Formats: sequence, C-alpha cells, structure tokens
Amino acid sequence: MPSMAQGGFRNFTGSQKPGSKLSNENQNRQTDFSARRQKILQQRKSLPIASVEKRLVEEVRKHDILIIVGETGSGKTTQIPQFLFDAGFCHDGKVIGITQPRRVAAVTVAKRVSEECGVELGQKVGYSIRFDDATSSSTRIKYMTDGLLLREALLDPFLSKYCVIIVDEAHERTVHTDVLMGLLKNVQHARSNIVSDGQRSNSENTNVKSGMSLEKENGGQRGSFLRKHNNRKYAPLKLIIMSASLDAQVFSEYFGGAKAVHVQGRQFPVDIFYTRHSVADYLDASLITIFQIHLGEGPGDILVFLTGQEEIESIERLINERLKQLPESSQKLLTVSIFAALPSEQQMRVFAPAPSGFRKVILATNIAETSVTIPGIKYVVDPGFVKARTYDPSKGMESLVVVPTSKSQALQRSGRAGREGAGKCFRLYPESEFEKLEDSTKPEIKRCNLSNVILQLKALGVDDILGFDFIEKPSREAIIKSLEQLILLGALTDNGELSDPVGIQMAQLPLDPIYSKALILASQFNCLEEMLITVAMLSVESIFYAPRDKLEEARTAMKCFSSPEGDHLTLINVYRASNEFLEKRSMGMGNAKGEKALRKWCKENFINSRSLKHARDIHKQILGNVEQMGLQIASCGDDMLPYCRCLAASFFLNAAVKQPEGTYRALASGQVVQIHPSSVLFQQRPECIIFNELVQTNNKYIRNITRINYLWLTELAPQYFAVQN
DNA sequence: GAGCACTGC
Repeated sequence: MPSMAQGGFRNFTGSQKPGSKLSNENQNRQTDFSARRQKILQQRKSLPIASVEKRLVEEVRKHDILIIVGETGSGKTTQIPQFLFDAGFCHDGKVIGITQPRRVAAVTVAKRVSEECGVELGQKVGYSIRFDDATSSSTRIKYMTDGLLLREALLDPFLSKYCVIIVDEAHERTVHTDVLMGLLKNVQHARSNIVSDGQRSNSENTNVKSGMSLEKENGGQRGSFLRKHNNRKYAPLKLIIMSASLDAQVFSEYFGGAKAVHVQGRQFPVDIFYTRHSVADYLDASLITIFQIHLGEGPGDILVFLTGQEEIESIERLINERLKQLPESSQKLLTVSIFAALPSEQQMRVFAPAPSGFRKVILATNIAETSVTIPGIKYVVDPGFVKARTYDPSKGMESLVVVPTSKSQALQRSGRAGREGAGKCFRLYPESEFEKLEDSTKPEIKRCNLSNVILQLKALGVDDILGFDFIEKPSREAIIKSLEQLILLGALTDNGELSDPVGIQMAQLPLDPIYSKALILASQFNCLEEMLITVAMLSVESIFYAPRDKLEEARTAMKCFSSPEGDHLTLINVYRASNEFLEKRSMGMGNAKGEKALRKWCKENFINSRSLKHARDIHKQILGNVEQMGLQIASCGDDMLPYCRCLAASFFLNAAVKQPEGTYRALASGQVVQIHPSSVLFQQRPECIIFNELVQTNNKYIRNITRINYLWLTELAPQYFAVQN
C-alpha cells in the first residue's frame, strides 16, 4: 500500500491557499511537497502505459467499446482514468467510473490516484464502497466495487451520471462483473439510441419506482428501457473492459468483435519448473521443495499456495520439526501464514521483513493470489490445487471441494515471483498435466445460487431471464430453480413478474432474498427489531471463534449467550450483549475507543470481532432500508413465540424433522442431514426445526437452527405444505 | 461430536 506513509500530505494540500504567508515549517513542507510531486510525475512517466497515452485516448474516442489487455504492473488502473479526464471526457460534469471486484482495491487505488493528481481524496478523485463513501459532487474519477455500481443501476437505470465506465479485472468473472457487463451492454445500446426533447437534466436520477416497474410489453429488454425513458436525453456511454490476456478473446466476442488493445506490463521473468512425474502427496512434495529452495537457492522469500487452514497448520508444524534436524547455520527459515479467517493482526505478520539472515516462507491460501500482495517473494511453490465452492441447484446444497487450479490461476500464482525481480516457480506436477488444465476457472455465475441475481435483474426491468445476454449462461435448471424459489417467496408473481410491494421491497434490500422476505414478514409478526439483528448476524461469517487450544474455554463463553430455542436467539443474545457493553463502556468515550473496547470484549467472549463489526454495519444499513420503506419496526419483547413463528414462516423451505436414528429429513428436498456440532441444539435434537445453511463436508450438515412446532408450517405456509402432505 | 477458499451489496 504505497500511500500509507504520505497521509500528512493530503491534509496539507487540502488546506493550502495560494498566496498565503508561509511559516518556515510550511516552506519546508512546500519544498518536500514539490519534491514529492516531481517524484510522482517521474513515476507516472516511467510506467509502460505512459508512452501510449495519446493512442489510448484516440482509441476510446473512436470506439464505444474497447477491451484493454494489460499485464500486471502496466499502471492501467491508475493511469487510464487520468488520461481520459485530461483529454476532456468529463467536460460536461460527467463521471468516469472504474469498478473493482474488491473493496480494498477500490480504496487503495483511489488514494494513489488522488495523490498523483495532488487533490484531496473525495474531491476530484474518490471511491465508493458499501459502508464507506468518499465521493462528493465534484468527484469525476470514481473507483467503486462492481456490486455497488449494480446497486446504483437500480436507482438510475441509465447510469446517467457516467460518461465512461471501466470494468477492471473482468477476467476474474465474479457474479457481479458478469451481470454488470450484460447490463452495461443494454444501457449503452439504449443510451446511444435515445433521441429526445432534452428538457430534463442528465444528472437527475430516475426514481426507484420507475426503475423497478419496467415491464415487458411487446419488445425485448432494450425496448422497455426506451419506452420508459423516451423523453430523456443521454450522452452515449463509453465502455472499457480491462482484462488479463488469456481471456481477452471472450470479451471481444461478447461485445460483437470489439477492438482489443494490448498494454505492456512490467513483470520480471519467472522460470517455471515442473516435476518429472505426478506426485502422490503434494504436501510432502511441497515440504521437500521448500527445503530444496532454502538449502540450494539464493536469497529471497518463498510463497507456498495451499488449500486451507488445516493444510497450512500441518505443514507449518512439519517445517519446524524438520528444521530442528538441520545444522544451526541452515535453520534461519521463518514460517508465517495467511488465510482469510486469520485475525487481521496476525495477517499483518506476513508483511514484516524477515530478520536479517533469515528467509521467510509464507504459507497462504489463494488470498495471496489477488487479494494481498506480499513484497520480497522470489520463489513460488504451487501444488496446483484450490478449494472451491460448488453449488448443486437440485439439492440446494453447497459444498467445498479441493480441485485442480486453472491455467490462468497457475499463471497468476507464478507471476507472484516476478514482482520485484526475476523469480522461479515450482509447479508440483508434470508439464503434461498443465496442458490438461482448464484455461480459466469456471465463472462464479455457473456455480452459485442465482436467486439474488435474478431478483436484481427483474428489478432492473429484465423480464426474460432465460434470454438475458449473459457472457456465459448459467444452466437452464439453475435459472428455473431460482425463479421457482422467488415465486415461493412471493417476490415474483406466477407470471414471473416482480410483485408489488413485496418483490420491489425485497430487491431494495442488500440481502439474500430469503432474509429480505424474513424482514417483510417480521413487520407483520411485530418482531422486526429481532429479525433485523438475526439477518445481520446470519449474513456474516461465523460469529463464534474457537481456537483449537482453548476449545473448552470457548464453549463455556458461548453458553452464556445460548438460548434453548436455538441458534437464532443465541445470535440475538450476542448482539444485544455487545450493545449493552458498548452503552455501558462508551459513556464519554470516543468512537475509536469504543471499538477498541469492543474488540477486547469479543476476545474475552471468543467472538470474532471482524464478523461482529460487519454484522453491526449491516444492521445499521438495513435498519435504514426498512425505515425508508415504512415498515413497522416493533419488538416482541420477552415473548419469543411470535419471533419463532416468524422464523418458521420465513424459512419454511428449510424445515426438517427428526428421524428415529436422530438424523433429520429436510422436508423440501427429502435429503437426510445432520445438525452441525457447533449448533446449540446439537444435543437436544428437537422434533422439528428450521435451518439456514446446508453444507456438504464429511457429512451433510445443517447450521443455524431453531426449534419450531410442525403445525406452524401448515398454518403459515399452506401454499407449500398443503400440497406436500 | 466437526473443522470452513475468496469476494460483494
């Protein structure tokens, strides 16, 4: 993160008035400032992309859609928006939007660019991500997450404030990127076709209602855009898709043979080594390779890609055992690990340089492929596997399985050795195996539950989901399954139209549709206050954190919160306890101090503070959403019956009954499942339950469970259970 | 009596 050390300069530049008298200190700062500006200017000029500025601007002028293929280190993400701004693309007050798949990228790049422009972050250059908006009316270069731009499209279907939209890292093929590209294709087409009286301002937002109610009349989706907005004038929209080289062809074809230009990267050469034969045990092979590098190669840190926490922990033990057998002079090898579930303080350890004379070996999951860049890597060890989530629409079940990487993933991994100098990558499989790998990882949209995507598209006026121009179409079965689910939830009518008001309200909420529905029902059951907490807590990673060595302590801590009714009320107890703690402690305390105290409280209670913080943010956001919708926010107080009935009414699709052996039968799918041992109901095993999650690992486990009365199901979801029985 | 890659609104 290059801009961290320069935080002070931003404030200074922001408050500096030309012509004001400067103190000596300020004059010094001014000198520093100029020196820094000079340095930034030189850095910008030395980027490979700087030499093609004119050509790029010309290509954007000539083509409405441009694919830019840029390798790592080309500077495309930071420079191209500045080129376009300087070339006058924002002259009429329009904005250049750049989307990123990850929040952290949107923030760090925006910071860097605002520094390069010598402006305060949030003025000309800004970013917008969920829970954090650093933009203003003067923002012209706006970095954001792709999911956020999709949300913006719900409020402004023409994305009228943008003159250019750049979709960065398109090759990652996240669900959001894929949906966004389909949508942008429609928006661009519609904007280039509209002729109008020009009476209304371009920046004026279309209101939610009109955006939501675009309906099929006789034409396709593009037709409905036109009809609803035919009295407005929009300037044409320029689209730029930025991608890694292997995948550029796909995008070019998708956009009707769009022009693709290549931008040189600045990557050092990486020598690739393969094994002669397939290895039987890749963990063992990794271990041997690590020591071969350590004992036989020059200085430089080693990055090893593993599939999960368990592998990382076991290989770490093995390395340290084997080190002890080596002569003392060869023992200077330090292991550090990084994976998403690791608390942030521990994650930071991978960035610290190894002590003098030591070599660092970083054991990482694929978090180190794209999400974090670790300096000092010269060697990469790649066993060629990754843990991937798959989704089976017919069973409504997800599972996590270890699968071979794709070719582009292998390239991405080896590239991590060539950031600062020439490097080496050791692939622990034969070259013939590499040739057999898939070119790219299967796009996420083909392996996830589509309910949310479909609800969003419906809200954007796309009626014919099966006919939507996806870059790669999900299976017909997956689409139908999700349509059915949305009809069962009441979001869509039997004709597949967005229902009013339920479907419209559900589409506004940034939640899994089943949770959005639970909120709407809760306002009728007079327990919305409780349900807001519930869905916020269910929307984050696991709240309880139990380190292996303190399992008993963690269990005791969890008991203080647990409710005999189940996990949902247990989660509410945790949330309310954190509220009470904050209210008591933060009397007269600042916000930052309150957060610090809360982190300590979490640690004492074996709660993952990152998850709780996230849940509190979501709670705040959805509370705002339901207030805006005018839903009745009431609490059921000490009487938990209406709340539990509301859970049954909301999650009836996930009801299960106990079988004689103590396993459960899920009523909707007929699958035999087991209660996950982390549930507070693991030992009690009530007769009838609802659950929120079904995951296949060693067994089919259900998680987040509450006891219900079977009769509630036929009473509260008769449309579903009457036919079943 | 289990054990969970990574994102995002």
